[in-house]
This record gives sequence, structure tokens and C-alpha cells, in this order.
Amino acid sequence: MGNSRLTVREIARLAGVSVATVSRVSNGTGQVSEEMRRRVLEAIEKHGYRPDHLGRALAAGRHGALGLVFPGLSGPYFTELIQGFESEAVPSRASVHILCTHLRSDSDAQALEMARRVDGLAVIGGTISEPTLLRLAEMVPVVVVAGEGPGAVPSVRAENAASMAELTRHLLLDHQLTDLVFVGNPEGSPDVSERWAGFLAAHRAAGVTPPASPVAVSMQQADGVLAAEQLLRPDSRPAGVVCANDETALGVLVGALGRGLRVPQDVVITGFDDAPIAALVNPALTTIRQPVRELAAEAARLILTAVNEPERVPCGDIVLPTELVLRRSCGCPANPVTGGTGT
Amino acid sequence: MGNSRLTVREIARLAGVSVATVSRVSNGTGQVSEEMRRRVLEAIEKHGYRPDHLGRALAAGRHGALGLVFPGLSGPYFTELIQGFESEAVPSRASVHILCTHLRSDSDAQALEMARRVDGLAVIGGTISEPTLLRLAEMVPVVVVAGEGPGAVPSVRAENAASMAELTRHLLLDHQLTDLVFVGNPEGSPDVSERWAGFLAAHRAAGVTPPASPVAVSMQQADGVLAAEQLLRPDSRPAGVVCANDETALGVLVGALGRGLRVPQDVVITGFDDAPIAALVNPALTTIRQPVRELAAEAARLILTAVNEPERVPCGDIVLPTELVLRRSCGCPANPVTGGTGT
DNA sequence: TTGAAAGCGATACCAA
DNA sequence: TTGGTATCGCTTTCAA
Repeated sequence: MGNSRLTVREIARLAGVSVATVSRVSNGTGQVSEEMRRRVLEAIEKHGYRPDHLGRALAAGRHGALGLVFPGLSGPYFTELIQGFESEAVPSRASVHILCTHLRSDSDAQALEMARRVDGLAVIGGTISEPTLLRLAEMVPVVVVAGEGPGAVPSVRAENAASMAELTRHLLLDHQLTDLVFVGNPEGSPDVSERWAGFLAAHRAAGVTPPASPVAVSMQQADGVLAAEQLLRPDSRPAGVVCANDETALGVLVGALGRGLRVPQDVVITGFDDAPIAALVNPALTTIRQPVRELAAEAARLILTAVNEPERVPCGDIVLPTELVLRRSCGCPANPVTGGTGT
Repeated sequence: MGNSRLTVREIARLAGVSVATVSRVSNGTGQVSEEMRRRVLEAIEKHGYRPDHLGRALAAGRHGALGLVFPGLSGPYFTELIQGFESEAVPSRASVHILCTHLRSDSDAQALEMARRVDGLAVIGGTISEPTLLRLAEMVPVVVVAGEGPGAVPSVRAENAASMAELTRHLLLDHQLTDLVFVGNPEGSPDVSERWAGFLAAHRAAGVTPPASPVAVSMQQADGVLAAEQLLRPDSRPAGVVCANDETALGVLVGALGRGLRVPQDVVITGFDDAPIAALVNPALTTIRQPVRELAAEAARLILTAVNEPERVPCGDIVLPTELVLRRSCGCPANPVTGGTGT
């Protein structure tokens, strides 16, 4: 098919040089005379030659690819994550392979398989078991994103507990809401686990009894709608719904508005992430901004460093700061800076 | 690092056989005596040998990977798409590489690059220019998903125009709504283009003057919120908002509810896709169900066939049927079968 | 500066 | 049935 028949040997023959010279020219390595370089480039240009990826990778002992393992593909969080990761990987001429473990029973096996096709791996916390994570780390450089790495596996994550505690404190004290619920499943994700911990800590600090357990649903908008259905009954409605991310918060918001409730008058709703839509809805969503893009970019940088300079073993945990964003859904007045259309 | 040092040669030496025999055993090809097989398997097991992917791919002249090119990662549509694609690819031992062209100026170049790393390619309509599509098709088997392929490039898509015309007719005649707008950008996507065409056709058939142009926004929920802001002003509010997909419809719904409008009494809203959340919101969303998963699975099957049996060149366009799903957001009564919580 | 040749890891043909 | 070996496409010493 097409020009795929072309090999270094062909080009070398056509240009009247050796394969070594062609290789040197097409890689920009080594010293080549101007005359040779011209001849080779001409032949390459004329026939549209592009070195075969497999041959190159085999000889170089490198795949030229980085892997990214994460739970699902829905939502702006993952879009940001991927873009941040690619923004670092692509300039280094590494393509990004994505493994989506959501609804997949054999994710550990899939990850091990992927590790054999890439030079390094970023794994979102909570997607892969610790033993497998350690095995992966023996095969290629691994960085855990949004979670803690086991053993010496480095990690990059956002600050969760303190900012969630701050938000919760704001609701408990500034808005005098003492009947809060938490929507999200701490089991599946280190991020959510830390946010739940912050939620509890703020209650303790304020001397308010927190709910015994979270409303453990998944992280998509539909789950928020379902949670709303379950929570927002006229007889036993909480004063505030603190959600583990913006998507579920949006779902709860839709559920609340759909049953004719007023937000924040009848019920307060908050999210986490500060997704683009959070500032657009009405009422605009109070949330916590986390630097998702930067998180992923940092992970990619760590991996690339480990790949390119194996002697410099990266280690330690990087924690990026987050920021509380107060908007109308928690009862605060409209804020022209952070967004929200007002009424 | 780890066991990656192991090669066929090593295992052959350890098992006291030739590399050919090891290869035969690890691939299950050719005839091997029970005794040899046992010896080899033992050595493989003991040392945890897994054949190197690059070596294998180079020798086989095959990457063992399929590519999937599409615009963005947000939303349930793409989740379904990927899962459907993988459901066919993975059993055939092909991994799936994803290229997300959203916010990427060099998507054509990226796609060409990807074509050199995979055995076949599925391209979502509207993401890659036609000339590039033809070049890709010269390199590997290509299938266009949700769009028409140029030249002899085969395609798989869902029926759009007729079902959208049916929905529009339902709004125009059954609900007597003569003031409809269409939200979605026909330029970027063949799907949307066909849906807009169906919207117009129904107007013509009913003798109603359609709007001069669509509200050309992108396909994410935030875009729907923005469209709502622009459309749902008290002075000039349309009777119905027909959206190109469920996500924008949800955005419009959030926007409408957020401004205190009642749906469907004050304004009717419809979507397209029948995403899981469409049945959950209140009012439940009237929409058109399309078999996204099946679409992607069919595309993967076509590609795999083309890869495995190059003599059988696939061609033609496959069009999968869609189905109108009437729920409350268009003014129809609650339907216990198709979903919707009622009031 | 250039080229010949030895790998990289696995497959598959052809003899034995 | 088994093993030796050429081959896949490219990179990279090592000599010239």
C-alpha cells in the first residue's frame, strides 16, 4: 500500500549512499557533508520516505510512546488531564496511549500489557492495584497521578483535604448550615477519600456531627441526578449537598431544579474541580479549583525525565495547591470575577 | 529493569531448544512434541518471559493496534464509542490507540503519524480533511464513522435526517409548536449537518418557515448553557429548542431551569443520542436513540476484516437505524417505559 | 566524512 | 518434529 514499501536501503540506493548515511540524515545525528545531505534529502523528499516506526523503535530499544491509565473518559476532568499530558509528551516526540479501565474487569492485566508497549506510564490513583503498580514500576518508569504511589513510586496530586475542609467550614460557619451530606465514593479514588476526610475534619473542628457515611455514588453527572432523587425528598432534605466533583454537583443541581427547588435558598450545592461549566450554570457553582492540566503535565515531565535520564530516579510526592471558588450555589452573592451570570 | 532482558534466545538456551521452537510454542503455531512444549513452557513460566512487542511486530509486519480518531473526549457519546470499538478490537488482541483532535491545529499531521503506528484506522466524520483521509486510506484500512467516506473509503453511520425530520414533525404538528430553533453547528460534523437537513425538511413538509440558520455552537454541555443564555430571553423566546445532541440539550435545560422557566410548559427542549442521563433528568429528555456502541463495533469489525483479509476490500456505507424516544421535555406525557421520573 | 556490518527481538522458511 | 538462518527496518559501532 502506498509508499510504505520504501526502506532505508531503497533510499540509500536511490541516493547513491549507504544506509548509515540515510539514517544519519533522517535523524540529524552524526556528521554528514553538505553534498551527501542534499542528495539524501532529495531522495527522501522525492519519494516521500518516512522511516518505519517499528524498525526504529526496535533498534533504539524505545517505543516513543507514553501510557496514561485512567478510569473513564467522560467529563471535562479527563479532557484536561489528557491535554495536559499530551502538551508535554508530544513536543518530546512521544505519542500518548490511553487505557480506560472503566467497566473493565481485567484492568491490571491490561495495564501490564500496556507497559510493554510504552516507555513510561502515568496511572490515575485508584485504577490499578498496588501490587500491580509495583510490578509496572519494575518494567517502566511510573508516576501515580491523583493518588499516592506505593513504595518508591513517585506521585503528583492536588491538595484535597485542606481545601475541602475550608469549603465545609465555610458552609458550616459562614452560612450556618449544619445539615450537610457528602456525595461521592471514597473507596474508589484517593482524591475522593481525601475530600471526605476534609469534610469530616471540618465538622469535627466546628463541633458539628457529620453524617455517618457518604452518599457513595460514582462520579458522573447521571450519578448526581440519582443522588438528588434519593436525597432531595421534601421530608428529609439536607441543607447542603457537598459533592466530590463538579459533574455530580451538576447532576444534583439538575435534579434539584427539576423538582422545583431553589438553589441556594432551598438547598446549597457545591462541587470540586471548577470545570468550565461550573461558572456558567445558574446559580453558578461554588467549587474548588484544581490544576488538572498542570497535574498531568507535571506527571509527563517526571516520566520523560526518568525515560531520558535513567540515572536520575525521580521520587517523592508533588502536591499542587487548590483554591476555593465561592459562587452563588452556596449562598454567597454573585461574584463578577469568578463567574456566574447572576439572576 | 525486571524481566525485560529475557529474549527468545535466552529462553531457548534455558530450555535447551531452538528459538524456532520457543516461537512456535509461545505462538501456538506449528507442530511441537509434548516433551518440547513442556520444557519450553516451563522455562517461560519460571522466568516470566513475555515476547517483546516490537520484535514480534517487526517480524510480523503488523502493529497489533488499531487507531481511533475523534474530536473530543468529553461526554458519554465518546465513552460509548470507545467501548464499542474496544469490545471488538481487544478480543482480536489489538490494542486501541486514541487520537483526540479537539483543540489541535495539526490533526491531519497527527493522524498521518498515527497511521504509521497502527494496522487500521477509524475516523470520526469531520475530524480529518478529505485529502488526508484519502492518503490515510493508502497507508492502512480506514473506516469513517458517523460520516461519509470520500472515494472508496467505507463508512458506518447512524440514520440522522429521517429521524430528526420525524421529531421535528412531531413538534410542529402534534404539539403545534411553530417557532423552533436548532442548536448545533452543521459545519463541523456530518451528523449535525444531516440533522439540520432533517429539521429543515420537516418544516418544508409542514409548510412552516424554519429559522434562517442554526444556533451554531459546539457540542458540549457548556455550549448548551451559553445557547440558552442567548436564546431564552423573555422578549423573544422560541417555543422549542431542538438540539443536535443530548449534551447541549442538557445545557439548555439547565439554563432554562436556572432562569426559572418551566419545561415543557414555557419552552420545549429535545436532544439526540439518548445518553443515559436523558431519561434521568426532570423533565426527562425527548431525544433520538442512536446505537453508538454498535456503530463503533461495526467499524472495528470492518477494519479487522480488512487487516486480516486484505483481499476482501470492504466498501460501501452502512447506515444503522435510529429511534425516536418521546419523553416529557417535548410536552408528551410521562412514559414509564422509556424513562423519566414523572413529577 | 563515509560505508560495511553487527545487532535489536521475534518469525518463518527450508533442511535435516 | 526440530533447528539453523535469513529477514523485518533501522541504528550504531568500527574501520577505512
